[in-house]
Order: sequence, then C-alpha cells, then structure tokens
Amino acid sequence: MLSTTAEYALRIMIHLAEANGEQLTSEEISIATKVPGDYTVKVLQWLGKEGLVLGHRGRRGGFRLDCNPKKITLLDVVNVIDPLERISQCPLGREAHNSALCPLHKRIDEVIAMLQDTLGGMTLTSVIDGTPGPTLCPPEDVAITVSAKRSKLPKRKVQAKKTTSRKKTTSRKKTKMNTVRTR
Amino acid sequence: MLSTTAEYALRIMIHLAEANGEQLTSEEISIATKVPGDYTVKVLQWLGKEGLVLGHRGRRGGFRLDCNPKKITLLDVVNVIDPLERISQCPLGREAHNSALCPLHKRIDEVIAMLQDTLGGMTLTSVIDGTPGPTLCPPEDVAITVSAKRSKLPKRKVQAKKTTSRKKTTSRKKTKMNTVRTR
DNA sequence: TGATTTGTGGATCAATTTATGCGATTATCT
DNA sequence: AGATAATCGCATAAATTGATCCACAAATCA
Repeated sequence: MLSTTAEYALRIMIHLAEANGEQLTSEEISIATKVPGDYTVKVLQWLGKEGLVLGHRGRRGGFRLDCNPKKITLLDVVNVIDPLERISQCPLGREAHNSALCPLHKRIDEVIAMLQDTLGGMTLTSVIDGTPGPTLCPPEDVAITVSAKRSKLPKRKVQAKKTTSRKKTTSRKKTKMNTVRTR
Repeated sequence: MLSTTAEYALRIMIHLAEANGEQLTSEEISIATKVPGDYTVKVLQWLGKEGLVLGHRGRRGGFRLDCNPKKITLLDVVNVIDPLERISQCPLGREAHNSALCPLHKRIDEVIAMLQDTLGGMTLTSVIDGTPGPTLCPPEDVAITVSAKRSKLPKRKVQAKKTTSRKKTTSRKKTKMNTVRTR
C-alpha cells in the first residue's frame, strides 16, 4: 500500500517525535527504525527539505524534529515521499472530463479522498499517544529508550559492496525525465 | 495509490463487463482502455489465471468475462495484480508482535482494512450502473464501441540503454522485500 | 590548530516494475 | 489440408525505485 520509502519516512518521523526534540544521529535512527544505513540519510534529507527535520553537522551533530508533532500528520509525511494525489483528470486522456470523471475513476478518486482524510487525521502525537509503550516495535538487539546516553555506536559493518547512485535526488517527485544511463 | 498495472486491470475488467459477456480481441481492449498493446495481453493473462476472464485462440478468438460482475469487486481485481495485504506482523522484525502490532503499524493496518472494505464493496456492476453513460472515458481518437477495426499498434522507439533482467515473473506477489544480497 | 565526527550532495549500482518482441501453438475459415 | 488470425509464453528491454559509496563541508573537541 505504502511504498517502502514512505514506510521508512513514517518510522523515522515517529521515532524522532518520540525522542521529544532531542537530536539523534542518522546511525542511531537507522538502527532503531531498521531503515538501511545510508538510505536513512537520504530519507532524512528529503524530510529536511520539506522542513520536517533539521540536520546538524559536526561532532555532536545529528537530526532532530523541526515541526510540531501535534500538527504534522501521517499524510504530511507520506506526501514528502510520494504525494498522494487526487485524480483531477481522466487517465484515459479525455481532457474534457476534468469536472466529470468517468465512473471508474470517480470511485477511485473517492477512495483516495478517504485515504487522505484518514491519514490526514492522524498526527504523529496521536499515534504515539494512542497506546502506552514505545510506538515502534523495538529492534531485537538494541535498547528502546532514546534517552540512553549516546553511547558508542556499533559500527555498521561495511561489507564491500558495489555502489549505486541515484539520479538527481533533489526532488522525489516523480521525475518525468528519462534518465539516460551513461555507462 | 494503485500501481499502474492495477489501474490497467480495472479498466480492462470494467470494459469487459460492459461488453456484457461478449468476446473482444486484446487489441480491441487495448485501444478502448488505452493500455499499452502487448501489455494488455499480459494483464489479461494474469486475470485469466485467476479465472476472471477467459481467452480463446484461433481465428475468432479473444477474451471475455468469466465471472459474475455482480459479485466481483474492485478489490478482487486489484488483488490479482498486487494483493493488498493486512499487516500481520511487525515490519521491524519483532516476531512476538503478531498479536500486538506497534501503534504505527496498527494505524497503517487500520487504513488498509478500510481500503479493503471500500474496494471490496464496489462490484463491477455497481460501478457501471452508478452513472449513466459509458463507464470509461472514451479515447479521443477512437470510437467508443469496441467494434472499431483493429489498427496497427505504434512501434516504440528503441533508445539504446542498459538492460536489467527480471526475476521470473510467474507470480506477481510481492517478493519479500529483504532480499539478502549475496554479492 | 588539527583530528575526528557527522551531515551534504552527487554519482553509481542493484532490484523491481512496466513494457515490448517474437516464435510456437491453437482454433477457425475456406 | 492449408492459410490465416489470434493467444500463449518466454525472453528481453526500458523505466522506476531502492540502496550504497565517496569526496567534501561543517562543527566540535583536545
């Protein structure tokens, strides 16, 4: 239902919200949320561009929440990654159908609207407060509480892999442009 | 929200349901639904494996609906393509959380449940009967009626790229996303 | 100051999804 | 039977998404 990346973003935001404004390194976040190491940084940067988190470099750097968790909803977070858009015009290309989608797409659009309403009604805080205890299932080998003094982060095991990079990740909006693979 | 392929499947099923059991060639279907030529066949075959449509070869071959449009829902169709599954266990890997998902995933799961209910409540017939007129927006340059004589499908422009090959597309079920990379 | 830590941002690789091509097979018509 | 029309099904290509690496910039601490 949600893309993998959107799931990651939600986990990260919930985790940061639970940290109560405290700053955490990307590695701490990665471990707690089980989002793959370097990819955590990418997601954090996307969230940062939208002003949801703030990164600080340097020795005691890290990321912290930069928004009001009482205001920000799951929909807001998902929208950073892959915007959930209403169907405004007929996917079959009939331009005159803007105000009168064909029945099938009208139904699908209704479903999307409902989804937006539902996700848009769930704030980070409400999710966290909804049930006692930690909001994310704790990873099996790591302490749950964020307050633990930032202790020696276990080095991520570097496992000699290939490197891949991405096209120009400034905006995650679906890039129309055809990436011509030069290689 | 829906994958491209799921959208295609819905268009095709609605179109066939409107044809009232009549048999249509894949090309006719492709034109009417604007699903890319050969891909139409692929989607039809997936639908066929689940018993929703039936294909006939030979000179007067084609595809027709092989289910009761009053019973089959949009959810059924979507499930053929990419199953909308409830979250049954914590994505963070905590195995003991089966019966008690962490709050975030409980919420997400609720959303999925709602989605299922909604899509599962919309039968093909109900969508078609919901509004008078054709259920799919008619393509701009082609007659709505399926009877249009089949015309040459446009060739795609080949543009020298890299090729990556695929896993073995027999089942479209999402393949467990944590693939341990052996490399 | 200089070493270390941590984020920034771009480049590249890998996996998945979407789309096409083509030969073989099957049914129908004459 | 033979020609033809259409699906079947596999192989491949292209596009998108997920993940990793690396050089560098900035902040901190000794």
